[in-house]
Amino acid sequence: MESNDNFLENCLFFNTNALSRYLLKLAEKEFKHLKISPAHASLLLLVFDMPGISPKNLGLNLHLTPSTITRFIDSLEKRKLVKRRTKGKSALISATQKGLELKSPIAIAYKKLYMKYTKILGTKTANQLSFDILKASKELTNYNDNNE
Amino acid sequence: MESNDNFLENCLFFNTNALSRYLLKLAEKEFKHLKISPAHASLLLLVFDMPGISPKNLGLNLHLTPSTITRFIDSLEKRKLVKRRTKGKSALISATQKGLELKSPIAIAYKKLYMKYTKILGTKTANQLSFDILKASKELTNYNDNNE
DNA sequence: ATTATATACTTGCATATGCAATTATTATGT
DNA sequence: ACATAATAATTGCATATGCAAGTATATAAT
Repeated sequence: MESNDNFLENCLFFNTNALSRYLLKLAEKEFKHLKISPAHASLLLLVFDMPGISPKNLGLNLHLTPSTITRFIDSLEKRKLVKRRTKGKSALISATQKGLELKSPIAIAYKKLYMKYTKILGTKTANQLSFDILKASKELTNYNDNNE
Repeated sequence: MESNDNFLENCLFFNTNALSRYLLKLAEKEFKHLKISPAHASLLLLVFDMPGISPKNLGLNLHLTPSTITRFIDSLEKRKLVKRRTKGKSALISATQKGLELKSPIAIAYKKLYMKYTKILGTKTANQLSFDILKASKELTNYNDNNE
């Protein structure tokens, strides 16, 4: 039974949310064998790229709040995948040896995730959509930063 | 400090997630004065539209799992906004009088939310993006239904 | 009619994430 | 130099949501 309700289907918020949850499930499957969540994996990617990066900076890149970042790091540190050094009020995060071993598997998992949805949506469509969403996201964020 | 990491920024999953969280916050602000979350509000909209709708059907429309729907209804029922009737193994959900009083305020809040992001993104862009996201979401979901 | 299977809903538990308050450190104004 | 303000990280608490297992009812197969 289909609803005749096209109100929700016109809502960017609603549609984005639904897509986001779908892709999350897809991503979780792809990362499951690494025993790591996609979100933690993305933090690790940044740490690989920029050893010594601060939690604040991680949050900015991942669009996550400081408290969430703290917990991500707690969790990854407990699993000996990253380590903290404190320098004054800041912290410096870098990967451990064990963490570094995940570098390539994570890249592969992301690639496979990419393949999965591009196979369904088509490469061009998927790339365009990703780009458009990024653009919107940036515009909204910038507007916010400048107006409140 | 900007990261030179364009890997994440190319990831549809990552970008969608970020946009989704941004819009969620925006939506929460718009619904806060009604003391209701955007997700609960969307369930109510469906119930207004289709009194007696089943939880299963609500889940299909909202792209949420049965357990989540159960809890939404629990919560709204506790606040006397909806009521359950059970008929065999099914449940029939409808709005109470008190719930119906929210019909118009919720519609207004959605409208204001729409205005907020269209003001930033432009009406045309926002509508197009919403449409594209819905389309992708449907394609992915359909593919899933047919292939596993 | 009885058993087996499928369906609808619910519940227990786990994870993700944010906000507001707190703590620790650094920067600024006088 | 000291008090005040700003910044970075953390912690307590709350909400959202899913998965897997459980319960109740309906349907199908013998």
